[in-house]
Amino acid sequence: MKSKAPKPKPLSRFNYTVARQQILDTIRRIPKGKVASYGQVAFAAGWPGRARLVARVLGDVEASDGVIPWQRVINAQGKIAIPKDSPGHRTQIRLLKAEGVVFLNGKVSFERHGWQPGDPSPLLD
DNA sequence: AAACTGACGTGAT
DNA sequence: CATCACGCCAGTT
Repeated sequence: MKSKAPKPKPLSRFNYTVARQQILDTIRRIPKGKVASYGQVAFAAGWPGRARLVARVLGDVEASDGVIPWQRVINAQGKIAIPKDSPGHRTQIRLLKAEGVVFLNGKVSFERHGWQPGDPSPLLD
C-alpha cells in the first residue's frame, strides 16, 4: 500500500484574522533558544496541516503585531525557510545565534533546540 | 474560474 | 544528502 493519508482535515470557513492571532500567540510561546517547525506551530495553534498558513502569517507579520519571535520558526528539516539569498535569511540566522541556537552544517538540531508545546511559556523573552 | 505562487511536509528516487 | 513529485492551503493574477 502506498497511501499516505496524513489525514487532511475537514474544517470549514476559517477566519484568517482569528487563525492568524492564534498562530502568532503560539509563536510567542516559543522560548528563547528554542525553535519550532511550521507544521508544529500550525498544530499547536489548532490548525493541523496548515503549515503553509503559518508561513503566510509570518510573511504578513508587521510591527503592529508586537514582538513576534518569528526567527524561531524554521522548516521541518531544521533549515531556514527563507530563500538563501534573501537578506532575511541572514537576519534570522544572526538572531538565532544571538540567542544561543547552534547551527551545524546550516541546520538546527531539533533534538537540541526543538520546542515542545508542553514546555514553560516564557511569554516574554 | 483556472493557473500560479509560496518563509511547508513527506515519502520516493 | 540532493531532487522530485505530490498533497495541502490561502492569497494573487
